[in-house]
Amino acid sequence: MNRASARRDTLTLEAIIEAAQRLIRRDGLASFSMRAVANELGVATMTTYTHVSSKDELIGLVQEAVSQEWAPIDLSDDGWEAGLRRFLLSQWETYQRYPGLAGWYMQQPEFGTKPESYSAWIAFFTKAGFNARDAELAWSVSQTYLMGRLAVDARLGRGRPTRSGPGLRAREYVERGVEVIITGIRETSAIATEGSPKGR
Amino acid sequence: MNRASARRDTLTLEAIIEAAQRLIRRDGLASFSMRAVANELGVATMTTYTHVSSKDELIGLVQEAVSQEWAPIDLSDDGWEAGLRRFLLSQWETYQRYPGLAGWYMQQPEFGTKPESYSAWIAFFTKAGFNARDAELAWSVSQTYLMGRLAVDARLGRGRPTRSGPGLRAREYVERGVEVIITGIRETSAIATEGSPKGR
DNA sequence: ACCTGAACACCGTTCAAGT
DNA sequence: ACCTGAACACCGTTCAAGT
Repeated sequence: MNRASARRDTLTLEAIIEAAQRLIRRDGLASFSMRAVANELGVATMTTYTHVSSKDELIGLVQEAVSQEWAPIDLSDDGWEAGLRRFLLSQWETYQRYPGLAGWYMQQPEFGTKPESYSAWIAFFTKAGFNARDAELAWSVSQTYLMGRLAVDARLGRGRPTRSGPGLRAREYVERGVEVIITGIRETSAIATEGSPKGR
Repeated sequence: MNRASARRDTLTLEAIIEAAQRLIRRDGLASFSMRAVANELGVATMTTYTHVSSKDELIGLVQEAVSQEWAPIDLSDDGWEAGLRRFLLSQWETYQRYPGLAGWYMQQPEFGTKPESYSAWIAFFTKAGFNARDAELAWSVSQTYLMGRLAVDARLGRGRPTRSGPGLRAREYVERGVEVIITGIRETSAIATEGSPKGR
């Protein structure tokens, strides 16, 4: 509530999340530990547990914070393909900076069930003329591919930065992969456009 | 070398791999430990290290053993789409039985670099009329999607068997997803068929 | 309510010692 | 060469105790 003070005095949940975020960005999720966060904050290990109930909960909070770094879903006048492409590449770029986070998140029970993002995606595709079934499939396939790609990308560059240009070749892979996904979605969905009722 | 005896007497690498395989199939990779393998074999924990140099190496050997459970790549006369579909679903079914294994493997440095499987896939797509660039992309995208899907599938049913029919809904997801991938590959690749030089 | 150190129940793996 | 128990360096987390 009060603006000033209470910064290096009292430990806050925000400070813990920020420290965790910084550590994952720097060293990757593989070497992330509760002891490391506490150490980063100059506090006893168990002190973090006053604000957070488990390691997984903390990583989940980091995931939520990170999820606000990428561009929001927007269906501009350049069509759903462009909007989806923009979103996926932005999401990829963000997760790239947190090695292992995407791989962790896709294995969590909450993955793909968060009502906010789920309904936002369904709305996005519905607005673009997809029916409910195709909208869900489009969302599922593109998210699964992207997170899978990120998990594969994280296999290199764990520990030290990637050699010879950070992820230039990786970026190419995603871009082409995303094109395959978008094309596949377009050609397998019945999209109600101003043109023909069925794609192709 | 000698046929009989040497079964419950001497510990063999094969027995260790089989025990590990059994444990991962039953409990998933998340709860898999070297102590659990040793316990399963009725042997001291460190005894396993006589035949294997690390936990990751052992999981890698399990992965190799498991990789021979699915149908081999075959380009029958029903086209690359049918061949790819058959292979991916067979691979999915196999990995489904080893929760967490696909998610682990896709994060390993070796993933996608094994010369045998890599060249077999390139040969598969080249034979179907793909150029080298499109062949590699097709292989990369389909493998990334499938492993990603398996990682997502593993998020439920960790610990105990899945409720209400094992993976019926999951199976639907992969089938539709694979269709999107195959269609995307077809429509973005320049395939030299007896018909037109460019797909669509 | 917030913070702490000691301790518990696990890990993978090293090491010195046995056969 | 094969097998072993003790020990080391880590984990996440519980607990009793402090403020």
